[in-house]
Amino acid sequence: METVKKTTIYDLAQLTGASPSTVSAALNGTWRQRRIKESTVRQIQSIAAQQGYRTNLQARGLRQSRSGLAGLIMPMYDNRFFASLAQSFEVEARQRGLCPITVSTHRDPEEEQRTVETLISYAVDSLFVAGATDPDAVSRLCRDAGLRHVNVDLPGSLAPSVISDNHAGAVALTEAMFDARPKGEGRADERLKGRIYFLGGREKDFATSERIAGFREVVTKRTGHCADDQIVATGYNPETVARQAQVLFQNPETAPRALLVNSTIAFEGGLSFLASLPPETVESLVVGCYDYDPFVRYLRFPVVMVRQDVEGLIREAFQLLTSEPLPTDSTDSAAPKIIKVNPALVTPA
Amino acid sequence: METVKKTTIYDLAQLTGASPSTVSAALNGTWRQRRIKESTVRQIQSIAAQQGYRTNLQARGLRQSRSGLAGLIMPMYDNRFFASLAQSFEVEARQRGLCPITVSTHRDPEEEQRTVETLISYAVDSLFVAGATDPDAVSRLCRDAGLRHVNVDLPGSLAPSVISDNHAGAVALTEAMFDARPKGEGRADERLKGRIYFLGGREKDFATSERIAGFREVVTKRTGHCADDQIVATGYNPETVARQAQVLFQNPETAPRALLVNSTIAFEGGLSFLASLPPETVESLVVGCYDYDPFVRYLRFPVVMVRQDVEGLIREAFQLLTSEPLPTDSTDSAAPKIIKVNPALVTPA
DNA sequence: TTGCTTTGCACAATCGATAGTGCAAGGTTA
DNA sequence: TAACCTTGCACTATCGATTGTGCAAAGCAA
Repeated sequence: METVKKTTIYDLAQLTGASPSTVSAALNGTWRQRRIKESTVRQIQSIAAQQGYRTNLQARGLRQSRSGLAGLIMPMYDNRFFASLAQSFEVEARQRGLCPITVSTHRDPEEEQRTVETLISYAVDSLFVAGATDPDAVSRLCRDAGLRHVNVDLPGSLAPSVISDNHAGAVALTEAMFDARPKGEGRADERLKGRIYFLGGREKDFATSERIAGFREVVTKRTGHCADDQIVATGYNPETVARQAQVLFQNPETAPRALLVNSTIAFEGGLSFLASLPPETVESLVVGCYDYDPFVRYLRFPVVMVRQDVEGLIREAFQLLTSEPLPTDSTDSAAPKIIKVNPALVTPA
Repeated sequence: METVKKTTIYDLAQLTGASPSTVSAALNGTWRQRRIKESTVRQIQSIAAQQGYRTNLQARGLRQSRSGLAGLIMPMYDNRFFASLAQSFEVEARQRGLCPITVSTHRDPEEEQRTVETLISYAVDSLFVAGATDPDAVSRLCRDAGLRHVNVDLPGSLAPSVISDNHAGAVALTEAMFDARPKGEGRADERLKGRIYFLGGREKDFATSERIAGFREVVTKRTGHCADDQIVATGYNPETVARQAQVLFQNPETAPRALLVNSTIAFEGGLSFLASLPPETVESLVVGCYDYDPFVRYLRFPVVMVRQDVEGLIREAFQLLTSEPLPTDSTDSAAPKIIKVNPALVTPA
């Protein structure tokens, strides 16, 4: 009673007097190679249109064991980076005639596995794995199913990956922070010696560790040394970060003169603390943020930001997907490709 | 050569010596009503697990003409409101045992139609239509396919809708702006007479028009009058909004003392202009934003914001979906339900 | 032991599309 | 006119699961 009967090729066959296979060919574009008369085709198409016929894609998918779907899994939506990623993914997928579907997994490993299995069961034709908790576990599932996939943002060892060049980004950001001269201050190298900090993230995160390495390099080059306690990377939680910032500023001897905050989420925390500082302290502070948010441009102090090249990531990912062969499940010793995409520096106006 | 053969119930039937139908029942949970011995079931399940069997959901979907998918279409991802919406949608869908898939349509009516048709062809079981350009067109497609759906955020006349109470939100926001007293200023009602403006959005937008109505009501109540030129709603484009803000501030006689900016996107524009004003002007200005962004809390001036209750919207939407009957395609004169969810006011710390 | 019920499962149709194959009618060539 | 080719389509198996139905064997009551 609730099912509305949908027209099928069999209905159309009845209506047009042709056979189902002819109708099918007329509608899916294979009619030329099947030598169906063009006038027949047009007649079928017109009746199909008039009946509001829609191909049942589950049936087609079942027969062809392809679905025309391209899947993207990511940890979450409400984060500018991932949101933009999804956005770009859609555009590119559509351009390739695929139907993009996006699913988020809440950084939950089990959810991740289940989601991938579900997508596989729906026979998605390709899968983009962004920021998975365990990319290689996902790869194994995909490999068993013969599913082409790419890691994005976070590399894996079993499938090709496209990632941001975190090291280069951190180097550029740190350099820019050294070169920023707030309120007529003099040479930064001396001023920032021991007073520039990296705040937020987790050292064991792949991305964070690369960023820290870049930061260290520049700091060492510029000030001769980078102490371990100039790196404060124990998570992204805004409250924790705020507390840590507070601790850093407690000792006037070592109070930060420059602060590189890793990710906008951590930045929110840093910000809530900075807002409590006297304006003059903040004004002489150099602030950097590894991530981008448009509103950050309008804070009461300038912030240098790094914006990941999301479109670049996705484009390269599609590229890899079509160019790289499926990994043979036998001994393929060659490590899969990793492509690095440069992020962009966004300096205050 | 690239297709990895996947195990099917027929393979399992061979391996276990049972028939495909028995295998099917053992694996999909219907074995009790099909009176299959529990020991048989367990044997089948264990072999299935060991073979890494996965149900082919396209086949199941074809047979049952259901897919287990819940679809959400929205204009875009990279907007805090929609991103949160997607996030909440996923959580709720998962809780109901559905696989959530999200697709964005770029505010393109044709893309919208195509996307809906595609989702229908994949036999999604329910569809959430958020901020469609033409909700009723979508509804017609769904109705023809017998597909349950709800409008979210933007109501339609052919399907039940869940929307934010824009009127109430605007009233609350405007009241809060009147009650804010920047820098020891006196009674706001007099001070803001003719000097409070609504900026951004399009009057013909359903949401914007409701917000404007709420704004007008409060302004009229408080200042006795609300002139038409206190409403500047000709779009969301940040550049346009910036230019309009500039025009408003040109005449010192009528320069805004309070500015309600509609949507964070427009707010970006307003902000880029406000940043160019002398600090004292901005400091005596009361600013409101109909939308929420965490970074806005940390600008150089306080901003009252309205945050939509995204989880509430989604919860109510699922509720409606399961409680409301499918519209009968015959004359169902009764207008479909519209549920309003109250947004929350976020006042500066 | 007969007759009836229950248990446990196999058989076969079905969902809607695709694709390999066969074949009659009409044309062409020798 | 015989042999052959082309055109235009119909027939039928198939993808992998679900589900209505049938039926033998086992269990049980009389």
